[in-house]
This record gives sequence, C-alpha cells and structure tokens, in this order.
Amino acid sequence: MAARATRQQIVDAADELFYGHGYAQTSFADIAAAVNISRGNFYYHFKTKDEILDAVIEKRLEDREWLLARWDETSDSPAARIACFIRIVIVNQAKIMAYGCPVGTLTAELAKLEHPSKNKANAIMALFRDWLIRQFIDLGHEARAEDYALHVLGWSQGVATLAQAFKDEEYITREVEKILGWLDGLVPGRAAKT
Amino acid sequence: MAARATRQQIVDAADELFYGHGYAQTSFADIAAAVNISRGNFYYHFKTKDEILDAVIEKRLEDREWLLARWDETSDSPAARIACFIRIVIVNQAKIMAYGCPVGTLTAELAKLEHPSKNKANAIMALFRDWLIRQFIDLGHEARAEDYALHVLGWSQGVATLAQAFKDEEYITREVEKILGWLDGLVPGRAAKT
DNA sequence: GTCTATACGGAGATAGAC
DNA sequence: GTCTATCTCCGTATAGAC
Repeated sequence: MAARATRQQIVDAADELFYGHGYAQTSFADIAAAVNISRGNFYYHFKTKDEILDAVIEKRLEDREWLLARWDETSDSPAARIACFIRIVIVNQAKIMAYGCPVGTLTAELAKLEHPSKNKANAIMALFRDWLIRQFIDLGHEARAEDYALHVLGWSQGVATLAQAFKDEEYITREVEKILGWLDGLVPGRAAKT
Repeated sequence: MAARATRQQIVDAADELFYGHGYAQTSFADIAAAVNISRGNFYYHFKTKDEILDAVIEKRLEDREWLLARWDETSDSPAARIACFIRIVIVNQAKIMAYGCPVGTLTAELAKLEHPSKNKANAIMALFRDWLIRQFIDLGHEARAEDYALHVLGWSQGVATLAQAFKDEEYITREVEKILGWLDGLVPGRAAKT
C-alpha cells in the first residue's frame, strides 16, 4: 500500500479514536487495530505519538477551514452563515451527545496534560472565533463583532457540554431556536426582540 | 496518623490533581508524592484507583451541596442566588482559565473513558441544574424553569471552556454582565431589556 | 498504619527480517 | 512498506516486614 494512503488511514483512525476516547487514553495498539496494521509499521509513518497528534490537529484544522469556506460560498448573507455554524450542534447531535465537541474537549484535555501541541489545538477554536468575527462585521456590528463571536462560540461549547452530560435533544433544539432568535434581532432593519 | 486524616488528605490531593491534570493522567505516584506517603500505604485506604475517583466525586458533590446551601441561606432572593452561581466564573477565574470547569471537564473525560462512575459525575451537573430549576421556580417562572436553568448552566460551561482556551478575562466579565442583564429582565415587575 | 520490595501488564519505542 | 520480536519504562496492584 502506498505510504500516503496508510498514513492517511492512520490519521483518520486516530482522529476518530482521539475524539471518542481521548488522546491520552488512545494507544498505538488501538489505532493499529483500527487500521489493521502492526504496531511496528506505525513507526515508519510517525516517529512519536505526539507526531500523530499534530497530524490529527492539522487534519481537523483543514477540515474546519474547508467547512467554513463552503459556508462562505453557499450562503449569501452573514446571518445565514452564522446560522450554519449554530446548526452544527444539531447536525452532529448524536456524536456530540456521546463525546462532546471535538474541538472543546481536545483543547481541555491538552491543557490539562500541558501538552506542547495545546496551542495548535487552540488555533482551531481561534479559527472559528475569527470566522465568526468576520461574519458579525459583515453583518454591520464591527464594534461588537468579537463580543458576539465569542458569545456564539461559547454558546456552542456550553450546549455541547450539557448535551453530552444530559443527552437531552429537546434542550439542544430549544437552545438553537433561542440563539437563532437572538441572531435575528441583530440583522439590520429588524426590530430587536428579547 | 489517624486513618481518617490520611484518607482525607489523599482525597483532597486527588481532587486537585484530577482537576489539574485529569483523572487518567494522574498516577498513584503523583498522589502519593503530594500527600507524602508511600505508594504501598495507598492500598490500605483505597483498593483501586476507581475507589479514589468515587471518593473524589462524592467530596465534590458534598462541597457543591454545601455551597448551594450557603447561598440558599445567605441570599434572600432567588435572583440573588442565581447571580451567586453566575459569579463563580469570576470567583474561580484563575483556575478556570488554567483547567476549565472541574465539573464539566470531569464529566467529559469520564464519558470518553466510558468509566463506570460517569453517572456519578453527571450527578454533580444535575445537582446544579436542579438547584437552578428551583430558583427559577421561586422567581415565578415555573413553566420555563428547566429551560432557564439549563440556559444558565450551559452558559457557565461555555464561558469556562472559552476562558480556558483564550485566557481572556475581559470576555468573562462581559459575559457575566450580559447574563446578569438577562436575569434582571426575568425578575417580576421589571421591564425586560435586551 | 505505614513502609519496602516486587509482581505483572501495557504503554511507547526500536531493531532487523522480509 | 510491513512485519515480528524485543526493549524499557511506568502504571496499578500485592506481599509481607515493621
């Protein structure tokens, strides 16, 4: 098998396993079993476990960049784009209820490990923040763009955490509706509503 | 030293270490070093690591019950009590920016480990939820009490996650002010404000 | 109650055959 | 590129002396 393909399989499997079981708790044996290669073969592609983590973080970053770029292309208003972001908690409902937010839980874990790559993981969170800031600027809220962006991002993290703890679909739906209402009030030319 | 005292020291040290480094990442050696006892002595007090985790969760639960009871006693209005809850993110700012919320990060970690005690950990989150529900009922919002309680609890989890990721004190302050404003609008006899 | 010594398994990582 | 075999370290856990 081509090195590229195997490497890709390793990264994909590690991504899933890190999300489902956590980074520290996922062993080489787990990843090797998922990809159906030997533990030894592993080290041809990655010299250390940290290298795999870096590759996973980079993959996640690229995945999210691609997703945001798609929303930029397909939605024609900033409010519609922000709504896309808000609705990921519904789109990914099942996984979020099982494992929480992949970005939030990874940054939390790496912070506790004081892992060298924690800043790289935080960059994914920053990617969302900066994208949201741009949307709120486009929406005409330049002065409060960062405030609003962090509000939405924090909202998503809170919903993911509680969705995981309580497995309550109704809660997710209600929260999405509430924040979409809030967002609606920020669209220029609309009356603000509570 | 009395068995009780040593046991208590172990639980206290484990509580701190589980919070700071995570459960899976904290070894017996770490806890033993913090308490200044030998690893062997450990097993006189706890037969397994899971037993320590259970003791830590119980301690955390009792600590929070005590805290909530104090707020019940010292604050004379439900709105003031909810405000006490909201302000913990400021009171515990430094630790939250370093390690996130002790309750949220533990439930997230145990869920990924599929640890037998994960439901016990979730009970701490449920304790806050149920207490908040009672406050919102007292505030006269019986029909939406659970909705509002989860809103505040989710808010606190989101703020904790982002505070940890971005280390931004201003953000915490702004969020506290915003949600206190929201809470203010729910107090009977006040005009709702955006 | 607390210690030292030790068993045992699983982790990350390496060496070298194919 | 992929494998098997092996090394070393560190984790939980146990045994038995003091």
